[in-house]
Amino acid sequence: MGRSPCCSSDDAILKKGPWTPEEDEKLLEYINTHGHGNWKTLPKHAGLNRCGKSCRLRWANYLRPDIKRGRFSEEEERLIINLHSTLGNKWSKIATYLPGRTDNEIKNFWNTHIRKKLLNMGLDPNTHKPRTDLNHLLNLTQLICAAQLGSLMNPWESSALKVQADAAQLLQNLIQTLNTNQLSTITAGLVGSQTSYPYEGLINGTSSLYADEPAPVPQKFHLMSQTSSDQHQSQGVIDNSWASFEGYESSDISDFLISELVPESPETATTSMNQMGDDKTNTNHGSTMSPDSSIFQAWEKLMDDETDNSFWKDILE
DNA sequence: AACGCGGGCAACCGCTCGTAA
DNA sequence: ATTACGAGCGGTTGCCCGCGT
Repeated sequence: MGRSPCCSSDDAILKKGPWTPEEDEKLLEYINTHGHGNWKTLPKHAGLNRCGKSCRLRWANYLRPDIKRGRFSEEEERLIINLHSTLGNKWSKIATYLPGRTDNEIKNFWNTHIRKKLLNMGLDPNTHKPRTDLNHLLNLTQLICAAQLGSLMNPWESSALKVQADAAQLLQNLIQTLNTNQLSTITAGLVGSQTSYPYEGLINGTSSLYADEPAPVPQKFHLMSQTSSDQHQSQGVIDNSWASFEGYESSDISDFLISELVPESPETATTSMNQMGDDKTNTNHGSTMSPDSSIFQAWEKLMDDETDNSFWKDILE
């Protein structure tokens, strides 16, 4: 259905662009006195030459008294990554778990900081899975060529080692993804349907970020209610109903999300990744080893020789 | 000092959703 | 069932500022 833009007919008259302190003051004064009421009629009553939508955004993203300014804490960052892995780009929903932060602010933070961070880790920021797209493979071949060239030209130069490390990271993700089915079968047999540790799916590429089933919820949490529209909307992701956990403050939910979905610290993540590496190695040593795995093993061995654990730490940091 | 470039952020645009008539 | 409208959401744009050359 939709509707025409709210201010289209008055575009020539209504002001756009950055807000002046005077306009801010008028809007604040009006809302403090009368409440915002109807946004469409608000600008007229408040003496502002803006469209109602512009006023609403200004209020919601900047003037609201409960807005928290300043840098995002590590805690907030981790929470955002968690929530994004579950909710996707539902910035407003994510914002409900971060008091004082606006959806716009979180969205900007994601696009400017976290997204790059995940990309640097070789993870697709949309799916939170290791990247395996063609461009990624192209990067891999380029990196391998660069690494070989670098080694030939100057084997001890740090940039050459860095390129090799990047190639190893890409290859590692690829291997993990290729091994996904194998691992899933094995872990399913060992631990049933439960994930053995929180970030496993993210690390090995089996993460069900947009899968049919939501992340497992501890028994102590139970939903107060779930409307039919929620059910329709959620389609397997956690929705606003999370806000209605009985007897738990939002911080409790945050704690749960953090403890359930991510390691407590990058160091833990490093450990997890190493564990995955061990698992994979064990898997490869098993009877299911594919003929191609020797190539991967050779690569991994090469990288083991070239880099130590600090490599993973660097990537994660 | 001047310039170009890239990052960060506020604001806008166009669409969907929910609801009332 | 359809339509119109307000509200809200997510994606995109454009400006500002800091940094490197």
